[in-house]
Amino acid sequence: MSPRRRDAEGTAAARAERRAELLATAAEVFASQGYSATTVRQVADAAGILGGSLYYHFDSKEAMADEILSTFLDEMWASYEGVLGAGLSARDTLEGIVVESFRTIDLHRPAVVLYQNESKHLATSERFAYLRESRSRFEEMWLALLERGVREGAFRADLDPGLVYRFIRDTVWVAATWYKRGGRLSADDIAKQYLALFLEGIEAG
Amino acid sequence: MSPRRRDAEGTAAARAERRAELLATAAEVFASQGYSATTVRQVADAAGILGGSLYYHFDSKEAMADEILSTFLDEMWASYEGVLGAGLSARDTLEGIVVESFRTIDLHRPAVVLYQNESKHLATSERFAYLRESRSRFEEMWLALLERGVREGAFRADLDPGLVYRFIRDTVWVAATWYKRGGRLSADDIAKQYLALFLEGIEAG
Amino acid sequence: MSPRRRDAEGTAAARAERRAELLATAAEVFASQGYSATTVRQVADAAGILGGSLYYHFDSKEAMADEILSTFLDEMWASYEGVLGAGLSARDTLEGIVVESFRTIDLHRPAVVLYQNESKHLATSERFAYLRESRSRFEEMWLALLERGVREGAFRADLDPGLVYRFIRDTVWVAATWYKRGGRLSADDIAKQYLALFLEGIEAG
Amino acid sequence: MSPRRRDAEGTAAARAERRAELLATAAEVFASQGYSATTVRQVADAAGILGGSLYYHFDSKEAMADEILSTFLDEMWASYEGVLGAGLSARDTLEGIVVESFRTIDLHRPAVVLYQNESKHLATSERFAYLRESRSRFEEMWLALLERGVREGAFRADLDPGLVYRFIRDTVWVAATWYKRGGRLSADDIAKQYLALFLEGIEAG
DNA sequence: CATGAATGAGTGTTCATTCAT
DNA sequence: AATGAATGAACACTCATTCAT
Repeated sequence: MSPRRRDAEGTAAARAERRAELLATAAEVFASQGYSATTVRQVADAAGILGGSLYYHFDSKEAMADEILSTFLDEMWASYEGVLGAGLSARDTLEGIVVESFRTIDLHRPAVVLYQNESKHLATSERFAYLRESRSRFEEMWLALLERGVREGAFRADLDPGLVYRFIRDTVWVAATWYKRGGRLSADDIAKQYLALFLEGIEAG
Repeated sequence: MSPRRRDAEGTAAARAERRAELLATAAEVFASQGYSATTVRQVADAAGILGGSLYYHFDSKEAMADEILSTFLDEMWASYEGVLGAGLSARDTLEGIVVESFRTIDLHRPAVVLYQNESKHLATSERFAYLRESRSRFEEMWLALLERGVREGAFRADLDPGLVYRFIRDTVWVAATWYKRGGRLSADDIAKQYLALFLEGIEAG
Repeated sequence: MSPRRRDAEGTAAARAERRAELLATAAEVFASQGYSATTVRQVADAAGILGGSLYYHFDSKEAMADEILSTFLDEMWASYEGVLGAGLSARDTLEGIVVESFRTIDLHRPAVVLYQNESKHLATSERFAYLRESRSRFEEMWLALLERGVREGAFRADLDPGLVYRFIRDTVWVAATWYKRGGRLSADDIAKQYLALFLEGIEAG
Repeated sequence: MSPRRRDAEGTAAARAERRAELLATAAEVFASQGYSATTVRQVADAAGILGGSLYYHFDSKEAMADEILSTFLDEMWASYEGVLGAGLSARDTLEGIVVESFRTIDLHRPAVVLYQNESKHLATSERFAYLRESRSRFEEMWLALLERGVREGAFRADLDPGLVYRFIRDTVWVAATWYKRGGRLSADDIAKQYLALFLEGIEAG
């Protein structure tokens, strides 16, 4: 590898790294203050640069949200593929999806919060059409899984599938709001307890 | 009752009614677009008046959010008092609280969504100190209830109480995001199914 | 005089009285807060009515200022005529004008303050052309008086007449800013001391 | 001096200069139209930039007034210190103070006019507490000076000191209203004539 | 890469004014 | 005479964005 080539890669890599850094900062601020309530200057302040300087890296505030959300969704779906393609039972698939969801929260907490709070609003714009697609894909996945579980005799048949879907979806993702890395409970701990709740409920016996 | 008195009551009532109308409209818009992303003009448009005219009725945009949230919280706590003061078992109390929560969502859906999305942000302002108070009162109520349920042998002892609290809290209130009055499932229907989920889980028999 | 006629006069007089009351209130508020910084509502509050109600009596905020200023100027000039037409020496005329000026301040303090603070600004509007006229008439009167005094040997010839004019004009009218009826010094007391200052200065001996 | 250092000083100086330019423009507009009657846009127009751009340099319209007034008062007091600390007789001190006052008017005419017209109104705000302090310090200085002059036999004892103080204060500062740099009379010319008026009056011989 | 000054559209808010009652 | 709800233009101020340096 020639020095030239190393340099070129070095700058490209450095640039990508800087982008990632800035996006992480932006996601943090968006998550904690809300996307609309956050000014570009606040993001820049948190990154230690001036407001205008962000525009060297990104086209717009919206572009930052876009990159934050699409990155997180891509990784989430990739991790789901692994579970869905493993040929597991409905019950084990559910377990796998929930575990992966909490791992996603662990890795992308601010992005998940941003998604939770703003996706409904952002999805109306054409730029964020993939949010709508992801949402319906998500719904289809869950409904299919729940129905398969009922057919397999693993899940109760007396519950409304649409309701159960929303129940699980909301419970899992809202957890991103309060989850803190390095807290008393790890993401896997929470996943385990939530699974117990989903599957068995809180009632004794 | 003299005509004078009727007139006075009439105008006072009319004024209160107008305020309530405008607040309902504002809550709807705040809930659907987000508080920060909503302009005062959008609220006014939805109410069929001009932006500045809202300021005849309210001091500020913040004052509208304040009145929307405090009204909803007051009614919610009043309905909770009825359940908590009835001398019920932990299990029946939980049932009552969840049912009342969904009735609150039914009556104050936009306010609940506003609370869900913005309370964290708003609570930092001194004007909204009551949001912090309500939050901690809510947490204490639930933790006490869950612990009593464990002592009474009604609830499992192997779950983290803080986690179960957040689980139920989030699940119930996030439902306001998608709940629609007059839909396939009534608020009481949803409450019943959610209770089945909380108590027994989705696992078959 | 028939009862009808008395009624008509009664209402007309009552109306005029109410106008005068409201104008006095408005002048007070304009003087203390500044014309631009005063809202119509503040004037109405001070008068114990609602903002819109003022428009039954006056066409506009400007119309109030107009009436306040023109009334005061009319009375001021009427009082000056008395002095100027009395065939006095320049020295005695100066004395008379200064005394009348302080009497005007005593009777129309808020109007004088309003004039002092806003006439420059208002005079640009055609409606207030009379302010410009009054100003130049005032200047001519003073310059003529001072020149006559010099010719008569009553006043020093080594001072710039334009400067002396401004000196006296400013000193007298600015006094309206701090003058309080019923204070330690009456308007006539102040006039006397000011005349001593104008004529003899503060130097001993 | 390294180039870096020169650059840093250069930009800091350039920034300070731009601020000073903008403040001079703002003071001019405030003085000619009145602070309340002046819009931020008018100031910006006069400076050849857009309204919003002013906020890059200043926090608010009030902040501009603040900086204009405090700068002028600081310089005025500094110039007074020079006179007061020189160990002069009361008569010569008065002369020095009046001369310095007209020099201040010469250098800060718009600021003085702003002070004259708006300080009473602005001083009610806590931000402008220094206006109240300056006012009382001013009064104490003058009263002490006048009393000393009487004791030293330089000034007449038959005049009310409070009245003489207001007389001189008003006369001097109101001159800012009409003073024009480069006019027929210089600031020092006016000071000289005003001193003649204060000390000896207009009466012949 | 980043700065810093500026833009210009838009925001919450104010306020003189209108008008049906 | 006065109310009270509304108007609509204007205001101080914000902020995403641009661009010469």
